Amino acid sequence: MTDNLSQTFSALADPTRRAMLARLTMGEANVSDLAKPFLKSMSLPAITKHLKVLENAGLVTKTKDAQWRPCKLNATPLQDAADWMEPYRAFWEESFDRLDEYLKEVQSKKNKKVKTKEKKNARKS
Amino acid sequence: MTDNLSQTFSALADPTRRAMLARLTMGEANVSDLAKPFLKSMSLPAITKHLKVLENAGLVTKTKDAQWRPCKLNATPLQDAADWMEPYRAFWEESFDRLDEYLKEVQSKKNKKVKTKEKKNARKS
DNA sequence: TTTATAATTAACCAAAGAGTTAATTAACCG
DNA sequence: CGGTTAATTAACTCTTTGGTTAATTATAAA
Repeated sequence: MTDNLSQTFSALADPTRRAMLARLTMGEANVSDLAKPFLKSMSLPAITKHLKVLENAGLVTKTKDAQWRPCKLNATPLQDAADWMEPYRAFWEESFDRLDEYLKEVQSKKNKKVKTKEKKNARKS
Repeated sequence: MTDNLSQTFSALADPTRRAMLARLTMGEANVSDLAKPFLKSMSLPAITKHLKVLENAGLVTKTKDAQWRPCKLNATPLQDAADWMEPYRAFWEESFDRLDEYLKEVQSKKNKKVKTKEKKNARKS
Protein backbone atom coordinates (compact mmCIF):
# COMPACT_ATOMS: atom_id res chain seq x y z
CA MET A 1 0.00 0.00 0.00
CA THR A 2 3.00 2.27 -0.39
CA ASP A 3 1.80 4.19 -3.45
CA ASN A 4 0.15 7.58 -3.10
CA LEU A 5 -3.13 6.68 -4.75
CA SER A 6 -3.65 3.72 -2.44
CA GLN A 7 -2.83 5.91 0.52
CA THR A 8 -5.36 8.50 -0.60
CA PHE A 9 -8.16 5.99 -1.14
CA SER A 10 -7.31 4.31 2.12
CA ALA A 11 -7.52 7.62 3.97
CA LEU A 12 -10.95 8.22 2.43
CA ALA A 13 -12.20 4.79 3.45
CA ASP A 14 -13.35 5.97 6.85
CA PRO A 15 -16.43 8.08 7.63
CA THR A 16 -14.76 9.91 10.52
CA ARG A 17 -11.90 11.01 8.31
CA ARG A 18 -14.24 12.04 5.49
CA ALA A 19 -16.22 14.11 7.97
CA MET A 20 -13.05 15.79 9.15
CA LEU A 21 -12.18 16.72 5.57
CA ALA A 22 -15.70 18.04 5.07
CA ARG A 23 -15.30 20.19 8.18
CA LEU A 24 -12.05 21.58 6.79
CA THR A 25 -13.79 22.80 3.63
CA MET A 26 -15.40 25.38 5.94
CA GLY A 27 -11.97 26.66 6.92
CA GLU A 28 -9.08 25.97 9.26
CA ALA A 29 -9.77 24.12 12.48
CA ASN A 30 -7.84 22.99 15.55
CA VAL A 31 -7.64 19.36 16.57
CA SER A 32 -10.26 19.89 19.26
CA ASP A 33 -12.61 21.59 16.76
CA LEU A 34 -12.26 18.59 14.48
CA ALA A 35 -12.74 16.25 17.40
CA LYS A 36 -15.86 17.88 18.84
CA PRO A 37 -18.49 16.00 16.77
CA PHE A 38 -16.92 12.66 17.66
CA LEU A 39 -15.98 12.96 21.31
CA LYS A 40 -19.24 11.25 22.29
CA SER A 41 -18.21 8.16 20.37
CA MET A 42 -14.41 8.17 20.52
CA SER A 43 -11.45 9.55 22.42
CA LEU A 44 -9.16 12.41 21.49
CA PRO A 45 -6.15 10.16 20.81
CA ALA A 46 -8.32 8.31 18.28
CA ILE A 47 -8.87 11.62 16.51
CA THR A 48 -5.16 12.40 16.63
CA LYS A 49 -4.56 9.09 14.86
CA HIS A 50 -7.17 9.75 12.17
CA LEU A 51 -5.62 13.14 11.62
CA LYS A 52 -2.21 11.52 11.28
CA VAL A 53 -3.59 9.27 8.53
CA LEU A 54 -4.92 12.33 6.69
CA GLU A 55 -1.61 14.12 7.13
CA ASN A 56 0.38 11.14 5.87
CA ALA A 57 -1.87 11.03 2.83
CA GLY A 58 -1.10 14.71 2.28
CA LEU A 59 -4.75 15.68 2.63
CA VAL A 60 -4.25 17.85 5.70
CA THR A 61 -1.41 20.12 6.76
CA LYS A 62 -1.02 20.92 10.42
CA THR A 63 0.67 24.09 11.66
CA LYS A 64 1.43 25.48 15.09
CA ASP A 65 -0.11 28.36 17.02
CA ALA A 66 0.74 28.33 20.75
CA GLN A 67 -0.81 25.12 22.11
CA TRP A 68 -3.15 24.81 19.18
CA ARG A 69 -2.61 22.95 15.92
CA PRO A 70 -4.54 24.68 13.12
CA CYS A 71 -5.30 22.21 10.34
CA LYS A 72 -5.83 23.05 6.70
CA LEU A 73 -7.32 21.04 3.88
CA ASN A 74 -5.05 20.17 0.97
CA ALA A 75 -7.22 18.68 -1.75
CA THR A 76 -4.51 18.08 -4.33
CA PRO A 77 -4.22 14.33 -3.67
CA LEU A 78 -7.93 14.10 -4.46
CA GLN A 79 -7.18 15.26 -7.96
CA ASP A 80 -5.15 12.10 -8.63
CA ALA A 81 -7.98 10.04 -7.21
CA ALA A 82 -10.50 11.82 -9.43
CA ASP A 83 -8.21 11.42 -12.42
CA TRP A 84 -7.98 7.71 -11.77
CA MET A 85 -11.78 7.43 -11.66
CA GLU A 86 -12.43 9.52 -14.73
CA PRO A 87 -12.12 6.71 -17.34
CA TYR A 88 -14.80 4.78 -15.45
CA ARG A 89 -17.33 7.57 -15.82
CA ALA A 90 -18.31 6.27 -19.25
CA PHE A 91 -19.20 2.94 -17.63
CA TRP A 92 -21.40 4.26 -14.85
CA GLU A 93 -23.09 6.71 -17.20
CA GLU A 94 -23.75 3.90 -19.63
CA SER A 95 -25.52 1.89 -16.96
CA PHE A 96 -27.49 4.98 -16.03
CA ASP A 97 -28.56 5.29 -19.66
CA ARG A 98 -29.72 1.68 -19.63
CA LEU A 99 -31.71 2.30 -16.45
CA ASP A 100 -33.19 5.40 -18.06
CA GLU A 101 -34.18 3.46 -21.15
CA TYR A 102 -35.71 0.74 -19.02
CA LEU A 103 -37.72 3.25 -17.01
CA LYS A 104 -38.99 4.89 -20.20
CA GLU A 105 -39.90 1.46 -21.50
CA VAL A 106 -41.90 0.39 -18.45
CA GLN A 107 -43.45 3.85 -18.36
CA SER A 108 -44.74 3.48 -21.92
CA LYS A 109 -46.11 -0.01 -21.13
CA LYS A 110 -47.89 1.47 -18.12
CA ASN A 111 -49.43 4.14 -20.35
CA LYS A 112 -50.73 1.47 -22.72
CA LYS A 113 -52.28 -0.40 -19.79
CA VAL A 114 -53.88 2.79 -18.54
CA LYS A 115 -55.35 3.38 -21.98
CA THR A 116 -56.68 -0.21 -22.04
CA LYS A 117 -58.24 0.30 -18.62
CA GLU A 118 -59.82 3.48 -19.83
CA LYS A 119 -61.37 1.57 -22.71
CA LYS A 120 -62.68 -1.10 -20.32
CA ASN A 121 -64.10 1.55 -18.05
CA ALA A 122 -65.67 3.23 -21.04
CA ARG A 123 -67.36 -0.04 -21.95
CA LYS A 124 -68.45 -0.55 -18.32
CA SER A 125 -70.15 2.79 -17.93
CA MET B 1 -16.41 0.51 7.77
CA THR B 2 -19.91 -0.80 7.10
CA ASP B 3 -21.09 2.02 4.83
CA ASN B 4 -20.97 1.67 1.06
CA LEU B 5 -18.73 4.64 0.38
CA SER B 6 -16.11 3.40 2.83
CA GLN B 7 -16.31 -0.03 1.26
CA THR B 8 -15.80 1.44 -2.20
CA PHE B 9 -12.82 3.58 -1.23
CA SER B 10 -11.36 0.67 0.71
CA ALA B 11 -11.67 -1.60 -2.32
CA LEU B 12 -9.86 0.99 -4.43
CA ALA B 13 -7.04 1.33 -1.91
CA ASP B 14 -5.05 -1.50 -3.45
CA PRO B 15 -3.08 -1.44 -6.71
CA THR B 16 -3.86 -5.08 -7.55
CA ARG B 17 -7.57 -4.46 -7.27
CA ARG B 18 -7.37 -1.24 -9.28
CA ALA B 19 -5.49 -3.14 -11.99
CA MET B 20 -8.19 -5.79 -12.03
CA LEU B 21 -10.85 -3.13 -12.53
CA ALA B 22 -8.78 -1.58 -15.31
CA ARG B 23 -8.55 -4.98 -16.99
CA LEU B 24 -12.32 -5.32 -16.79
CA THR B 25 -12.85 -2.08 -18.71
CA MET B 26 -11.53 -4.06 -21.71
CA GLY B 27 -14.36 -6.57 -21.29
CA GLU B 28 -15.33 -9.66 -19.33
CA ALA B 29 -12.59 -11.86 -17.93
CA ASN B 30 -12.32 -15.10 -15.99
CA VAL B 31 -10.58 -15.32 -12.64
CA SER B 32 -7.47 -16.80 -14.25
CA ASP B 33 -7.39 -14.03 -16.87
CA LEU B 34 -7.51 -11.47 -14.09
CA ALA B 35 -4.90 -13.40 -12.14
CA LYS B 36 -2.39 -13.79 -14.98
CA PRO B 37 -0.48 -10.50 -14.55
CA PHE B 38 -0.01 -11.18 -10.83
CA LEU B 39 0.78 -14.88 -10.61
CA LYS B 40 4.50 -14.11 -10.53
CA SER B 41 4.04 -12.12 -7.37
CA MET B 42 1.05 -13.75 -5.66
CA SER B 43 -0.99 -16.91 -5.50
CA LEU B 44 -4.38 -17.62 -7.03
CA PRO B 45 -6.19 -17.69 -3.67
CA ALA B 46 -4.88 -14.19 -3.06
CA ILE B 47 -6.55 -13.12 -6.30
CA THR B 48 -9.77 -14.85 -5.30
CA LYS B 49 -9.73 -12.78 -2.12
CA HIS B 50 -9.11 -9.50 -3.92
CA LEU B 51 -11.94 -10.36 -6.28
CA LYS B 52 -14.20 -11.05 -3.30
CA VAL B 53 -13.43 -7.56 -1.97
CA LEU B 54 -14.41 -6.05 -5.32
CA GLU B 55 -17.58 -8.16 -5.42
CA ASN B 56 -18.55 -7.16 -1.89
CA ALA B 57 -18.07 -3.53 -2.86
CA GLY B 58 -20.40 -4.13 -5.80
CA LEU B 59 -17.70 -3.21 -8.31
CA VAL B 60 -17.58 -6.62 -9.96
CA THR B 61 -20.26 -9.17 -10.69
CA LYS B 62 -19.26 -12.77 -11.16
CA THR B 63 -21.33 -15.21 -13.19
CA LYS B 64 -20.96 -18.89 -14.04
CA ASP B 65 -19.99 -20.64 -17.26
CA ALA B 66 -19.01 -24.28 -16.76
CA GLN B 67 -15.84 -24.22 -14.63
CA TRP B 68 -15.17 -20.58 -15.46
CA ARG B 69 -16.33 -17.49 -13.60
CA PRO B 70 -16.72 -14.61 -16.04
CA CYS B 71 -16.38 -11.29 -14.24
CA LYS B 72 -17.93 -8.04 -15.29
CA LEU B 73 -17.21 -4.47 -14.22
CA ASN B 74 -19.96 -2.58 -12.45
CA ALA B 75 -18.87 1.02 -12.15
CA THR B 76 -21.97 2.38 -10.43
CA PRO B 77 -20.41 2.48 -6.94
CA LEU B 78 -17.70 4.70 -8.40
CA GLN B 79 -20.35 7.29 -9.15
CA ASP B 80 -21.01 7.75 -5.44
CA ALA B 81 -17.30 8.05 -4.84
CA ALA B 82 -16.98 10.64 -7.59
CA ASP B 83 -20.01 12.50 -6.24
CA TRP B 84 -18.41 12.61 -2.82
CA MET B 85 -15.22 14.07 -4.27
CA GLU B 86 -16.92 16.63 -6.48
CA PRO B 87 -17.21 19.42 -3.85
CA TYR B 88 -13.46 19.21 -3.31
CA ARG B 89 -12.71 19.94 -6.96
CA ALA B 90 -12.94 23.68 -6.29
CA PHE B 91 -10.19 23.28 -3.70
CA TRP B 92 -7.70 21.40 -5.82
CA GLU B 93 -8.39 23.63 -8.81
CA GLU B 94 -7.86 26.67 -6.63
CA SER B 95 -4.44 25.40 -5.57
CA PHE B 96 -3.66 24.68 -9.19
CA ASP B 97 -4.55 28.27 -10.01
CA ARG B 98 -2.21 29.46 -7.30
CA LEU B 99 0.56 27.28 -8.69
CA ASP B 100 -0.17 28.63 -12.13
CA GLU B 101 0.01 32.21 -10.89
CA TYR B 102 3.23 31.48 -9.09
CA LEU B 103 4.77 29.93 -12.18
CA LYS B 104 3.77 32.93 -14.28
CA GLU B 105 5.24 35.19 -11.62
CA VAL B 106 8.63 33.46 -11.46
CA GLN B 107 8.60 33.23 -15.24
CA SER B 108 8.21 37.00 -15.55
CA LYS B 109 10.98 37.56 -12.98
CA LYS B 110 13.18 35.20 -14.98
CA ASN B 111 12.47 37.24 -18.12
CA LYS B 112 13.47 40.41 -16.34
CA LYS B 113 16.68 38.73 -15.18
CA VAL B 114 17.39 37.53 -18.70
CA LYS B 115 16.90 41.07 -19.96
CA THR B 116 19.25 42.37 -17.23
CA LYS B 117 21.82 39.79 -18.21
CA GLU B 118 21.50 40.85 -21.81
CA LYS B 119 22.18 44.41 -20.76
CA LYS B 120 25.21 43.25 -18.75
CA ASN B 121 26.46 41.25 -21.69
CA ALA B 122 25.89 44.21 -23.96
CA ARG B 123 28.01 46.31 -21.64
CA LYS B 124 30.67 43.56 -21.50
CA SER B 125 31.13 43.25 -25.23
C1' DT C 1 5.06 29.10 40.29
C1' DT C 2 1.24 26.52 40.11
C1' DT C 3 -2.73 25.30 37.33
C1' DA C 4 -5.46 24.69 33.25
C1' DT C 5 -5.82 23.70 28.29
C1' DA C 6 -4.41 21.47 23.85
C1' DA C 7 -2.51 17.83 21.96
C1' DT C 8 0.58 13.90 21.55
C1' DT C 9 2.87 9.66 22.96
C1' DA C 10 3.15 5.07 25.01
C1' DA C 11 1.55 0.72 25.78
C1' DC C 12 -1.73 -2.23 25.03
C1' DC C 13 -5.70 -5.01 22.71
C1' DA C 14 -8.96 -6.94 19.33
C1' DA C 15 -10.37 -7.23 14.74
C1' DA C 16 -9.47 -6.88 9.91
C1' DG C 17 -6.40 -7.34 5.87
C1' DA C 18 -3.26 -9.59 2.89
C1' DG C 19 -0.78 -13.22 2.12
C1' DT C 20 0.61 -18.33 2.34
C1' DT C 21 0.08 -23.73 1.45
C1' DA C 22 -2.76 -27.62 1.23
C1' DA C 23 -7.13 -29.60 0.49
C1' DT C 24 -11.57 -29.54 -1.84
C1' DT C 25 -15.22 -28.75 -5.20
C1' DA C 26 -16.97 -28.75 -9.72
C1' DA C 27 -17.06 -29.22 -14.46
C1' DC C 28 -15.13 -30.90 -18.69
C1' DC C 29 -12.67 -34.28 -21.66
C1' DG C 30 -10.48 -38.62 -23.34
C1' DC D 1 -14.14 -43.84 -14.92
C1' DG D 2 -9.86 -41.17 -14.28
C1' DG D 3 -7.43 -37.12 -15.14
C1' DT D 4 -7.19 -32.12 -15.95
C1' DT D 5 -8.51 -27.44 -15.46
C1' DA D 6 -10.73 -23.54 -12.90
C1' DA D 7 -11.65 -21.80 -8.84
C1' DT D 8 -12.73 -21.80 -3.92
C1' DT D 9 -12.23 -23.01 0.93
C1' DA D 10 -9.69 -24.01 5.15
C1' DA D 11 -6.36 -23.12 8.30
C1' DC D 12 -2.79 -20.60 9.51
C1' DT D 13 0.59 -16.42 10.01
C1' DC D 14 1.90 -11.75 10.16
C1' DT D 15 0.97 -6.89 9.89
C1' DT D 16 -1.98 -3.02 10.02
C1' DT D 17 -5.82 -0.55 11.77
C1' DG D 18 -8.72 1.52 15.04
C1' DG D 19 -9.62 1.90 19.35
C1' DT D 20 -8.61 2.25 24.54
C1' DT D 21 -6.47 4.42 29.11
C1' DA D 22 -2.74 6.60 31.34
C1' DA D 23 1.16 9.45 31.15
C1' DT D 24 3.64 13.29 29.07
C1' DT D 25 4.73 17.63 26.71
C1' DA D 26 4.07 22.34 25.79
C1' DT D 27 2.00 26.64 26.13
C1' DA D 28 -0.89 30.11 28.39
C1' DA D 29 -2.81 32.27 32.32
C1' DA D 30 -3.77 33.16 37.27
